[in-house]
Amino acid sequence: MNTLTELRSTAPWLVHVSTDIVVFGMGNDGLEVLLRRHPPRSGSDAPWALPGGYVGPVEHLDRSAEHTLAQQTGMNDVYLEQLYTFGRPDRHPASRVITVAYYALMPPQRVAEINARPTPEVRWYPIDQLPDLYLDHTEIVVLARQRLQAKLAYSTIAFQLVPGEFTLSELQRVYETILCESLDKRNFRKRILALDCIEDTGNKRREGSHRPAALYRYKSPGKVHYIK
Amino acid sequence: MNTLTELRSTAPWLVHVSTDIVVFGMGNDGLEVLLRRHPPRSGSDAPWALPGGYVGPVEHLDRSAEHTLAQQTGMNDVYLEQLYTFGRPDRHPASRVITVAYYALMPPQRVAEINARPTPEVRWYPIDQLPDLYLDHTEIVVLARQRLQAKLAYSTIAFQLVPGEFTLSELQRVYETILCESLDKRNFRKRILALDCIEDTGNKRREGSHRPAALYRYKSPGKVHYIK
DNA sequence: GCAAAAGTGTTGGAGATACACCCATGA
DNA sequence: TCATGGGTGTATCTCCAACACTTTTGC
Repeated sequence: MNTLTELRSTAPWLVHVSTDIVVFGMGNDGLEVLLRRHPPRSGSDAPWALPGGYVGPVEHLDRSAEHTLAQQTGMNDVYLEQLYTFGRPDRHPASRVITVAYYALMPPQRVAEINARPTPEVRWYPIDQLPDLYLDHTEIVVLARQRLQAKLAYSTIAFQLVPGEFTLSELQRVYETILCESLDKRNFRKRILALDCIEDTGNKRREGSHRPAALYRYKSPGKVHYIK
Repeated sequence: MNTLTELRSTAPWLVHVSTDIVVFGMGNDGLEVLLRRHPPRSGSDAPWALPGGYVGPVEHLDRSAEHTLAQQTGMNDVYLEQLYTFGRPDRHPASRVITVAYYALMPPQRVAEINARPTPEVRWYPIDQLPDLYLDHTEIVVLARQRLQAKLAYSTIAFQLVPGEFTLSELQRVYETILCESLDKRNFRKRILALDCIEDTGNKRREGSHRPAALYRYKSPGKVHYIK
């Protein structure tokens, strides 16, 4: 038994634990991720990072992620799910920091809200044009994106990226954007309606010089169901 | 901004981090989980717990889980995957301990090895007859079982629970045990062979008074592939 | 020869895919 | 009237599920 092993089993070592959140939203040109300037520096001197912060002394991990999001982006009640825990011993230069990564999904009105009151410290980036990120945050984004893609196939997660009332074309765009492939309109509509988890609101959305689109509502807002 | 939030964002609080591992193996009567007596007490005075321990100061999380397993069960090179991180602030009575849970899969010869040299501190339990477990370890087992079940459907994870040379009936029993349902023999064989990830070794296993079974080998031992 | 598990094909149905035209609107 | 996206149905194919009998061995 070597010294390291000995240490591990006998001494409950103390480490810092943070949560970092990959916030996804649908922008005009595709999937976007919310980034912030990482303190203590600020402005163009600070690296871009995922929203995140240290876990408080009596705070549940999930709450930590929620609070962090609320604090740094002003948003609460978003869909949030634990992703993976990153613990390379040298991932943080100064001290041992283990981070529990989450991902969050924001509907377009929230994306717009953040865009509406822009700050130099927080902004959306298209996922394929991310700047260099703090520490291993790029790795975290990559994993989150994979997870999102996978979940699309066997859950109703996509409804978290769409407004309360949405058109089927809008929803289809979410699928196409995340899967990076175009889908057949008729088959898509059949498949979604067969899930029996949305209903026609009777309302129409009129925009542009073409036929107005029927607006649907997701039957269980905030909840994600597993399919098949 | 309340005091708690303030604390979280400004003071990098120190916490203990442990890894706990749900080790699955195929026993004679179904799926089993490896448990140990939790120190500092021992013998029948100590609660049953998952194998686990504190993460060392410069230890990668994955390594911590590996080392812990090697130390407490004598096994290394088993299939190991991160499951979920549990962080209820009151999950540990004495101090704040966040645990990164893993699950591991051991082939039958290893299950037998452990059974062969029994200790009062470590033993296998059928998953449906677990004793009361330390802290929230029961919750961890439940989640691990769900994950295993789900992965069976879209990966080649089951091959980690079978010896290097195995019969198709043996493999089928793994699927049936984990899914809790019986499968059609012909359809099962067709499906597995269609994966094109096993090959006939040419060997046969003779046991009992019936036709010997062909032995197969998994083409990429130790690796798990995703299907479809 | 009998008990016990190994091994083997075919058919029908459900669900996915491919595909093209008309509709309602604003300009 | 034209450009734009909204909306609809059918034929085919692929994959999965259901199903029963023969083979090889030990006793």
